[in-house]
Amino acid sequence: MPGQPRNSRTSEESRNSRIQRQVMQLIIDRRLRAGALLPTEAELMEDLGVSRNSVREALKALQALDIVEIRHGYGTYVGEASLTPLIDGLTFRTLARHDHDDSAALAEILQVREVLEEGLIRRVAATVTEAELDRLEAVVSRMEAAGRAGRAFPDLDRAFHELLYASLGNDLVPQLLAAFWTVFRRVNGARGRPDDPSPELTARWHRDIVTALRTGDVEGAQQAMAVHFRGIEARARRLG
Amino acid sequence: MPGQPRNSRTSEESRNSRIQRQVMQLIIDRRLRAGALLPTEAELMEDLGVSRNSVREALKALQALDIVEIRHGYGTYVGEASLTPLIDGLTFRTLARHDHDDSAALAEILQVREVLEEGLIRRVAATVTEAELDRLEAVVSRMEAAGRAGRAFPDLDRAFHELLYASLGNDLVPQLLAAFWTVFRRVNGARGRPDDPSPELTARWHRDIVTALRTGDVEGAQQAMAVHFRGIEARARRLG
DNA sequence: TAAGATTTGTACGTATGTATT
DNA sequence: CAATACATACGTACAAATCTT
Repeated sequence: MPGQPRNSRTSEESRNSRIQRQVMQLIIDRRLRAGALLPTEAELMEDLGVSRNSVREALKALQALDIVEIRHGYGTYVGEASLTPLIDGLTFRTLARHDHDDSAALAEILQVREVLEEGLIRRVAATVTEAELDRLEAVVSRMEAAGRAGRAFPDLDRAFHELLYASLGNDLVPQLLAAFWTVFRRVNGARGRPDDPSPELTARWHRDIVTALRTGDVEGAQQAMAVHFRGIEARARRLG
Repeated sequence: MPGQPRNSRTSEESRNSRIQRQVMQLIIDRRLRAGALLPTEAELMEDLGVSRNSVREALKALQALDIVEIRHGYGTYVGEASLTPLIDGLTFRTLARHDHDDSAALAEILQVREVLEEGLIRRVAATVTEAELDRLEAVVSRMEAAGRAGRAFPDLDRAFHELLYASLGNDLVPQLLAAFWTVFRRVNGARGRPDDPSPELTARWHRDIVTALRTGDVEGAQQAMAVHFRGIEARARRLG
């Protein structure tokens, strides 16, 4: 039986991590933007003095972090450094929770979303423009149409929350919320749970949010957002 | 000059991604916990019918996501699926922002932390126990001692915020906050900025938070947290 | 202490698939 | 269509690290 893994090797960095760092540093030093072409594997081999395998393994690791993007037969590009790794990691660890069922993990994600959105909506209420409210209202109208037809509207839901926080000028916020939203949806999908049991109710929650924002009612907007999340939580508990 | 990258290949999944999925599925199916030993590379080669290089590249990608952990000469283990990839990705993309200076990116991260902590502290106020408050107070006392000596105390700061949200029973929250905290610190470190120009002031902010929690003052606790973040933002602006 | 077995790390060669010119 | 450039995949050999005996 193998013993506990040791925590040796604090002195020296592994070669693979070193190559990863060097490639990242290369991107930073050369001021390459997302989409820019990176040196070929052969050039990296030569520049870094390592074999093709080592280069490829490092690039694969960076690809998993969305720091580079590899295109077969074309080349390696600087990636978007999106939150894709967060989505993959959270999805995996939720699905791999064997000790408890996954509803606890989903509740954790939902609580983070809830705190974020209830806090952010107050700031949105102060900065949102009429034009943005019009766009939000258009999305809600489409939600209501889908709801009357009994159809779920995950894409509209996602678009609403993304549009809602666009006025903050904080690019991280919509990406982070979208990541949590995607994990929530993927896990539920993998578990074969239904998408949205009551689309009309969901549409009304969003309508109430826009209405409160339109009248400049900060408290009301936060309250409407809270109601929205209470509803999602109630559904999750029912399915749990 | 190469044109825009195409978005072909939606039909078939790349071999490497397939192997990654298969390894993740293997962990889920066999109900392996973090720390459990995975099949050796040779076994995976055989089971999945691919070469060693392909197995290794897939494992390297999963290692970057902290889904597996590879130990030279020992074996491959199931990883913690921590938020390390988020830290790496956010740090990289902040340092790689060439269009704007990084202060804008740091302000975005700070805003997320701020909204989260100001919302969460209200829930903490309702659930925190006397024993937890005692531990928090002990940390603050050490902060004040360090502050009087003019020393910065990043570890105590981190421990405080981690301890603060332990009572929520939401494991994701402290991990997420720690991730943002680490990115913030790493980027500032890479830019050669000072750690904490006024430790005594920082200690006082934390003292005020505990004091408000002790008296059960929800509004006061949120207010104290807000003051804390206003202070951090003011410092960041001064350095910007 | 030392030798051997197991496992991962690195390197090289070759063939194939894919996109550009 | 042909030629070129590049990434992808496989196989093999050996080095390095770790555990067992």
